[in-house]
Amino acid sequence: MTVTTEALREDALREEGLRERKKRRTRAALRRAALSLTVERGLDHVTVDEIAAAAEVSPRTFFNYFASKEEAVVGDDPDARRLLLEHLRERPADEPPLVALGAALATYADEMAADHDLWTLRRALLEQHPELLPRLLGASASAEREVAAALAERAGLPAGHPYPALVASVALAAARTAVHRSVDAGRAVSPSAAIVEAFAALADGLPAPA
Amino acid sequence: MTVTTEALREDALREEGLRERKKRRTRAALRRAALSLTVERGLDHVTVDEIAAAAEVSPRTFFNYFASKEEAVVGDDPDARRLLLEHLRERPADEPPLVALGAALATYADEMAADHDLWTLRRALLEQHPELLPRLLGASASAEREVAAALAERAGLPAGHPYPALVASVALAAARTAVHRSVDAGRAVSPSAAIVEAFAALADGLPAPA
DNA sequence: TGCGATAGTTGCAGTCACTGCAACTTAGGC
DNA sequence: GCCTAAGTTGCAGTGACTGCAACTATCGCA
Repeated sequence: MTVTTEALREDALREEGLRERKKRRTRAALRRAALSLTVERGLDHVTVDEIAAAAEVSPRTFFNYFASKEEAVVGDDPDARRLLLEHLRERPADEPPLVALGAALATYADEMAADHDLWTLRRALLEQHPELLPRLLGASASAEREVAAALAERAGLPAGHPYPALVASVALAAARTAVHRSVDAGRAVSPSAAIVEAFAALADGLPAPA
Repeated sequence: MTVTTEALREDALREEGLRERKKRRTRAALRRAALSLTVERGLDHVTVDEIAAAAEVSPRTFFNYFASKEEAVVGDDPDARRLLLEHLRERPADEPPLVALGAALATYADEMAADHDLWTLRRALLEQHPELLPRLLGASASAEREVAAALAERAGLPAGHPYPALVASVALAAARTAVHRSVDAGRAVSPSAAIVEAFAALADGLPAPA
């Protein structure tokens, strides 16, 4: 989550009307402007007016797209979340939950990294302003809940069962630190590789390393 | 994390000056006012002016104690964090990291629950306004980092090693959902019991439940 | 005990995030 | 081409938050 897919989706949705396309572009422009201005100056030294100006819409319009300034920079993208859930559903049904989720997250991470522009912007954001990391990769409660629900369905467990909730929160936390590690390591460790390693450790019960 | 210890500490620190004591009380009063007003009306329908009035200080003073309105309600308490780290350091050195951390968290949770006033307020907050839960129990990045550092020291690993970071983030996520579960379950499951169970599952590699 | 240094409180003025509303513009369907 | 619905914009208002400077209360020390 916390990653956009505007670019990825542009070509997949040609049959959409002009309206939809415009909205999508405006949203992407706002996000991009918010992101790059924040990289330059830090979140506190960028105003909504400036972001709106850079995206060539009125400040009022900004708030038609994002509920807050922060959301434009570090917010969740519902489309991206949907993508992750699809990956999860595509995994074979007999795979253990943790394995399926790890694989889905790794695939997802690779796809996100392929959206080059945004990926580099986000990367720069983390390098310049690491204090935003928790919010950027932060466990969105609703994402966790959706993943938990998907896991429960997969495993045929009742909706309120504590197990899928535990797996979802723990797994997303692991993915978060894996991405963090990958960013720290520069190009040495790909996000998906870091995720795979982290999930292997998880499945082993997090034994102390040699 | 995310829990105050003002009440617990009052008597432990008699030798503090008048200044310190006053500050501590003002801080507690502000927190308490913020919390109970928010329980009644929701975060958006409470103003800083009202919180300050309830705590009998000027609105300006509120911001000398908390950086934002939100922080007063769902913010982290550095004292509480220190408490958790102490518990962790008190665990025998030969215990595996996950076991030590789980035990420290369970003890800590019990202590927090013993601070009755605040505990019930927080509990009520979660019941009335569940949307605040992620922020209340949300992984504070700095807490995670501190726990990771403590684990690294315990295990004699270099500061940047990915393993302690992974364990810290995963374990805190597990503790978070455990507390969540306990709140959901009413009095049926104590927070520390939920934590113990969650950590057992973690140590087992999160196998699918029967 | 009194006094200077220091920490904490307050009011004030200002900036900016964010909201509801009503007028306007534009795309979509017929 | 025209009606309708969706989207944009400006405006006015509320309230979060900040820096500053004056004021007050505690503390440490002679």
